[in-house]
Amino acid sequence: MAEDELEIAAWRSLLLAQNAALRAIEARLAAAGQVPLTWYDVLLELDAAPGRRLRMQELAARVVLSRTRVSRLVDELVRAGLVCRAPDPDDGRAAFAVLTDAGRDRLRAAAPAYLEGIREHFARHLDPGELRTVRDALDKVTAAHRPLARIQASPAVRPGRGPGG
Amino acid sequence: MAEDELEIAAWRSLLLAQNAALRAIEARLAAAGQVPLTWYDVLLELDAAPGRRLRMQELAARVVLSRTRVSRLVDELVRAGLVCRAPDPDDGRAAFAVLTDAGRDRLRAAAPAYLEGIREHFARHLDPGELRTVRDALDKVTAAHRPLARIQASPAVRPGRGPGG
DNA sequence: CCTAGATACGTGCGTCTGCACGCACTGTAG
DNA sequence: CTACAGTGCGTGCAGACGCACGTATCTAGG
Repeated sequence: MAEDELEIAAWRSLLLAQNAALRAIEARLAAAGQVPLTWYDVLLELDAAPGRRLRMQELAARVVLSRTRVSRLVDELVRAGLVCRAPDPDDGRAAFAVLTDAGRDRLRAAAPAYLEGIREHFARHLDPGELRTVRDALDKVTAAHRPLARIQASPAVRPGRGPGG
Repeated sequence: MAEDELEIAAWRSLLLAQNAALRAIEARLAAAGQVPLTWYDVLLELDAAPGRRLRMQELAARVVLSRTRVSRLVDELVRAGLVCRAPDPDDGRAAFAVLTDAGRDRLRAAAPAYLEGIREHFARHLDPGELRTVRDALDKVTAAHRPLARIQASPAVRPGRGPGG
């Protein structure tokens, strides 16, 4: 196989595999009566953050969504009682999304189905060596698109358009 | 790193890398004044098909979109003169999407930007060994979600539900 | 103090996407 | 020929998504 074709084949495999696995995992969460994947991602990031809270911009940088979308997502989570909004005492412009106890419960409840989904529909088909190579290789790809590596203190990560359009 | 964490890390790397690379490639096509990625995929599959034509269902099975979406996408391509619809003489229900000469021209015009995009934003960061591992590993994942594998020459391909579900 | 530019949000609007549904056609049974 | 289940499409509608824009706040400079 020519070099060109290998590159294209790998890219295409990436698209197809993510698409297939993502749908399957989403379906598994739904079947288990758990929160949708987007909610899970948001709850997960909030749970991992110090104080179980994150500013909108930081939250958007961590999940694979635009800041706009995150704003609306948080609205839904607030309505569901899983998250609450809180002002930043140090910056009147900023708004925190804070994980509630109910939100943490929902997160913990969804975790098993989520992890099983990843294993069942993705990781199960790869051996540890492949997992490691996939992770390392794709991390290099991602790193190349995030010149400002450390999200930690970096102010500027602009998600741009999503794959969802 | 625990086994669990490695699996999750690989999955997350997949999501992030595809997201980043996809946006960048799409942007490159747009910057070059070429067709959007969805159009490109459709044109590419049609060009590769015998007679440069494909039934809606088969087209939807090849691109990563639902049959519904493909139907509307073909509408747009017809309006742009890149594709035309044709009835199947053997089956009154079926409809072919046929690549026009203009469509082939647009495809060829977009190809360089597309290939450079894949290389620049994805393949460039991986060595041949990694590319091969990524391709093979992810193909296994995809295959597991497509019980009726061979689209190639099998006349009785039952794509079942489209990837869009 | 006031003014100008940058930053962090939220919202109106349009696009992308797919499900549920209905229509047209096929083919099999009676 | 008629009746009925199965298949291939296209469309109404609703959800997901992000850009462009407006608002409130912060910061720098006069």
